[in-house]
Amino acid sequence: MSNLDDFWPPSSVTTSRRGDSAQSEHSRRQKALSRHEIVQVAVALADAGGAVAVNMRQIAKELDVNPMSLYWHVADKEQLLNLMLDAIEGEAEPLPNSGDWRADFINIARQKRHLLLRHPWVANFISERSPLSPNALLQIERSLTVLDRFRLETRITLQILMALDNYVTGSVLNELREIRVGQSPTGEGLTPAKFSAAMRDWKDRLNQSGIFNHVVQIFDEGIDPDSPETRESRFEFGLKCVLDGIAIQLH
Amino acid sequence: MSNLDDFWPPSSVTTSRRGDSAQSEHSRRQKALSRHEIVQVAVALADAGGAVAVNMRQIAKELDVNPMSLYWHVADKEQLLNLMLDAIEGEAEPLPNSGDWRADFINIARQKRHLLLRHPWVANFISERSPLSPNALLQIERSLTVLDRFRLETRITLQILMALDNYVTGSVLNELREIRVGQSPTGEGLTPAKFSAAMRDWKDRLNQSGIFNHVVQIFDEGIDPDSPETRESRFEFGLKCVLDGIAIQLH
DNA sequence: GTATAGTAACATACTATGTATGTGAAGCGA
DNA sequence: TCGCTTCACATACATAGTATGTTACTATAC
Repeated sequence: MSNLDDFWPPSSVTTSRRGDSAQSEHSRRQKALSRHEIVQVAVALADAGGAVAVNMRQIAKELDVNPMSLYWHVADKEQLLNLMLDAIEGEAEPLPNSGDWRADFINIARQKRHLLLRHPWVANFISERSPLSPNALLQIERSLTVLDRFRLETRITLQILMALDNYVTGSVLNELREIRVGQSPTGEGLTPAKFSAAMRDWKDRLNQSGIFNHVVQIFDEGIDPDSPETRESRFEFGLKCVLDGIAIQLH
Repeated sequence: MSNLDDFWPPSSVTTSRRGDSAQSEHSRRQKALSRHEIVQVAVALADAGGAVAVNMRQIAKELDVNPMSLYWHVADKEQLLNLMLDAIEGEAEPLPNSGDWRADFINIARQKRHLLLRHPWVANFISERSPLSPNALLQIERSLTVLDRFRLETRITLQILMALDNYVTGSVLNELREIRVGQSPTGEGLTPAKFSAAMRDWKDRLNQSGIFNHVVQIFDEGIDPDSPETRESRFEFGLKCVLDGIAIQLH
């Protein structure tokens, strides 16, 4: 799962200085690897190739290092994944609080959405990893301050924050799924033409069953739920609902 | 990803009749395996041991069959996972529509929550699998009928449905994470005593940093966000918010 | 019956992955 | 120089998924 100590720096901090200075070519290794460097490469790989691209051999190759060398800086893959998640949480800029809770929440929500869309692989990991990394706590702290002036019970504050956060997480997960399914190679390369043919076929089957009237109607209206504009407006719509509901709680 | 044909029955449907009748003991195999049987075992394994427990060798052992025999009934693991997801979607009972949209949505939301809590491994898979399996479509159909009498634009109807569904998904994912992290072996066995010690340690570190005032306060209040009652009431709170927001959209 | 074709299970083996384990070299303080 | 620490390397194992080829039942045709 995740150990709270995962996020402490390794025993010795090495100043990284590899790659540039040519040295005795095959004797040993160039110079010092560093945990930070490893995490960066891992995140880059994940961004480019998804969760499956994150494997020790690939990371090592990227750094021109023996796979097992990574294990000096990182306990195991679990810890590396935790560090990756913390690293991207740190990307969020610290937008100041405006005093307008609704505007602040909207900013926080959009920022989180973009973060997740930028790093789709996160979806594969969040479900089993502790959300208590340093940078994640920083985000929580930030959200907590938004509701400061309402002086609510802590329990209520948390419920509100999590209602919002849960909506955002669920929405983006859904979006990511749509994006992936949309561009999916589906086993063997599936051209757009083939895809819509498959869709038509699928629809026909539903039609015949007779119990999918509403679903078939949606197919018929030709709504494309996967275009970026559609996805964004859907996100904003749901966000509005959640915030309206929260507003009621705040009187 | 997922092929629409994944959900069609295999070429030949065998009437399963294995296990009971003793037969020539090691000659060949007892009798017919079936896709349905495989999916059932896979789901059972996943329920018991999580996503990692779902592997072809384990499933085969459970069925007392050679691992490769499974591939006669199932194209690959991808397809098996799709079938598993569809199978559990089929568990939902078809609660009739009451005419009260809010009550119906609450039922749908709670039912989905319980479904996901019962099959926590789903969280590992939803993010990259098509939501268009037969039983999933049945659920969508069911939700669509709830809003029938409002005669909304299809686009709006979908936005409402997805706002709700996204909240539910995000909430349960979060719950599942809490549950897992709570009972996590955390590498080596972590006793409750050890855990709270680690928590205290963690809190102290935050305290010293000075920038986590709100978070520290929560720790100090000793709120346990992981007890089942807390989780349930949190879910209901957020659900209320979302529904209140939707109510505004429906006038 | 016997031949033939389809159906279903088996056995072997290849590949990718995480990582345990042991070795060895560079740097540095004594 | 000695020896400790730091870090990289090489070998090797276990566990995945699954490609490939084979073998045995079974039902039909002759």
